[in-house]
Amino acid sequence: MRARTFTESGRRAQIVRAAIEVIAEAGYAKASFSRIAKQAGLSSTGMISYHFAGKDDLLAACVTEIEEITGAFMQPRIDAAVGHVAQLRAFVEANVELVGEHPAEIRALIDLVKNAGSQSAGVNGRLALFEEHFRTGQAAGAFGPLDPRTTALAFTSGLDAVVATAAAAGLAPTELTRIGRELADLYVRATAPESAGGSA
Amino acid sequence: MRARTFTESGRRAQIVRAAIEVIAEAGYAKASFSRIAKQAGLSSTGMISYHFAGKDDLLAACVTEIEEITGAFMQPRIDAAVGHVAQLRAFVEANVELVGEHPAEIRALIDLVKNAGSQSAGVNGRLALFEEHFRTGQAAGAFGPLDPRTTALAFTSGLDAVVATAAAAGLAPTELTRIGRELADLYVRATAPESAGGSA
Amino acid sequence: MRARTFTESGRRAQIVRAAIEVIAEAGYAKASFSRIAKQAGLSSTGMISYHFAGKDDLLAACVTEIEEITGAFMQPRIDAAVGHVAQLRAFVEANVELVGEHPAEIRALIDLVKNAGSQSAGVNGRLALFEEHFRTGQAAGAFGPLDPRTTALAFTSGLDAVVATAAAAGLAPTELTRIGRELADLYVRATAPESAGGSA
Amino acid sequence: MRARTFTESGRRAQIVRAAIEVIAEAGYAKASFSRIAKQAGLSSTGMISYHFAGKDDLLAACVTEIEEITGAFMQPRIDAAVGHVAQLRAFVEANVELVGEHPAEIRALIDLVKNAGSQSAGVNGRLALFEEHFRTGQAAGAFGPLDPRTTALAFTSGLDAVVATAAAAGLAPTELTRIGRELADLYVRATAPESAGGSA
DNA sequence: AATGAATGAGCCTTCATTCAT
DNA sequence: CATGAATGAAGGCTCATTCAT
Repeated sequence: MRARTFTESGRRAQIVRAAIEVIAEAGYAKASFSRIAKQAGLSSTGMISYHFAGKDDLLAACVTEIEEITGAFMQPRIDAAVGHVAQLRAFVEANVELVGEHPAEIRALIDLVKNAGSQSAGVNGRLALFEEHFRTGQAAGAFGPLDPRTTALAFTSGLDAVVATAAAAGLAPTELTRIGRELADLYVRATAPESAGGSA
Repeated sequence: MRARTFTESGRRAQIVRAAIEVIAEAGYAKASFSRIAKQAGLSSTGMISYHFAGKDDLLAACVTEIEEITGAFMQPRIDAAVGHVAQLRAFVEANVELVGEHPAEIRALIDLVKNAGSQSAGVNGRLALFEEHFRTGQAAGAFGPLDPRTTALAFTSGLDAVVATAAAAGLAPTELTRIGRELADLYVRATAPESAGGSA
Repeated sequence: MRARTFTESGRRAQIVRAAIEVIAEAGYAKASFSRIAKQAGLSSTGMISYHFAGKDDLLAACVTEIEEITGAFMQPRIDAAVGHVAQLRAFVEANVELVGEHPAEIRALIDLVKNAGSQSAGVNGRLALFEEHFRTGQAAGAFGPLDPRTTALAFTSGLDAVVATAAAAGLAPTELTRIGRELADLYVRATAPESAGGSA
Repeated sequence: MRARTFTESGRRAQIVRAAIEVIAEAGYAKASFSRIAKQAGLSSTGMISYHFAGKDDLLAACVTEIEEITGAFMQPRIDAAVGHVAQLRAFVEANVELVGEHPAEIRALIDLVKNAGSQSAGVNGRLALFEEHFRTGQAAGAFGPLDPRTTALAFTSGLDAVVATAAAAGLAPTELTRIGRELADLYVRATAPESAGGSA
């Protein structure tokens, strides 16, 4: 007797799970239906086509699923931070610490974004969110004379790279915390108002 | 004993060139032997297998070829810069301006790195070079209290993303120069020694 | 013991109807169980397999259903005609006019006959009926020195082609009437006794 | 040591041959690449894709090949006939006799026309040719008051049906000749000018 | 050196059918 | 009666690689 039916049909969720695992372990390029079916314990790939409209549909479901998981971890931490600078730091640190909680999902997400990124609303959303954050923060005097678009692009990609490397390395939580802090420091310094040290 | 020149024999070079064009135009995923053969004006893919040990070999040759081209553009500019900070700035600015000179090669290289990056000596070399640059610069007092490894990772990836976006957008040279300066500013600010503004 | 009415149980009839619509609109080749199920508003193809022994069974039921419909239109007109020649004319004209009444059914039937024709009792029945009609008519002096079998074959197929083309073209009733008369004229002329006009 | 290379690459012709055989024996619907590959003695379907752009391409090549063969048989006989009526008769008789010479090709062609007919230039060409023949013949007084379009449609389809049935039955040449004459008689009678018997 | 045919595995998708619920 | 998940085979097609010539 099974109890899981609240989000998906059960099988759907199971297939998404298997796809995420395959992408995390073998990479996007190797994530074929047959490999995913094997991972899910299915006897044929037909089952996947039965539950998903196509490969794009399955991959989109993976992205959605992972973003739900990561959002649940990160959003509270970001919301708890007050001010533009603190929120930037919270985002970065939460993202790196997340690796300790969901390494496979993170690795899969980054691979998904790399290979099908431009179509994803979530990905472009994050970029736009960063850009907007820098723009409003700049107006509020929290950030210095940076170019919001360029900074957003460089920071999100840099963050992804750090996270991906950390995920691949399987670092200990304490090390993740340290790296997250280092990266946040770096970003905060880069975006600080010019009179950081004060004129006085 | 083969007479191949220090770069490539004629056929090899022709195939590498075609491969780069295909990757730049259609993306890594679509870069099959048959597509590359067609681009090169070859009637069969057998020719490619004959000249290269396998797909990895061809792709590695592409990376090498591109790195030679980009190196010829960037190296003089980096060498002309004096001091750790100036060299960091020179690297970033040269890399972004490079997009105006070799957009196809840049797009191809970034796609190659994304998909086969971890195996490439050149890629890891650049990362190690950055890390070492930060380490020695830090010892020399040119850089602040940053984590060399994390910073190297974040900066190279951030730079790649900016470059890739610029390459895809087909920006004008003046705009490239501006973006390169912005990004260099950002990185210089991020890595500046703590007493940047000074108490005095 | 099942209570199925002399035509079909409700569900069976609904499925047959949907199948006919799909074949008429998309053609025999595209008439898969899933397409038919969708057309019928059923959520699964299992329902079709439950009600029919197999695809052949369903298609046979379609043929039967259509023949019942067309028979209801044509039979009275044929019966109203007196004499072999008049009946041949009535059959042809009624068949062409039928296109105006049941275009979808006609299109479906012709596609079914094309693709599964040789197995159908109804189709072979019509052929045998024509052949017998020519044989008896010939004995009665109504028809000339024709080969009953060859003539039956050529005429039924020719009629089908004209009907199929008319159905695909969506002709107006008056045009259908004209074409039916033309074809009937042709067939009557072809089968007329030799001394038809005969002076001698 | 092989000698055939004048038309196709050899393999191409072999594959076309195998496809025609499969269609003739098993029907259009069963003519899958794997079945054709097996018939051709090929180890994989990939070979077919290597020589043909797709299934449509292969089938078109089959039609072309068959039309070349049948044309070589029929054209001289049609050209030898003088006058509209004689040419109509020659076409019909040659077409039926052709069954004795190339039964498989005929069966395959009819199946191909049935299933992909509307795209074929040759098929529509024959229909247009018949229609034009009736139109000019009518103007020349060779044919009676028929509708060229309807007659062309009915006759070509009727002819196909007779031919297909004859091909399936494997009739003896003498029987084919008789049937061809019967059908030609039928068509000639059907299209004769009204005053056929004449006043005299 | 170079060719082009051949290979065999793999891709995603659709199919008719079955079966536990 | 009805559902919908599951199956396994087959579909056309592309791929990197091999090999005789």
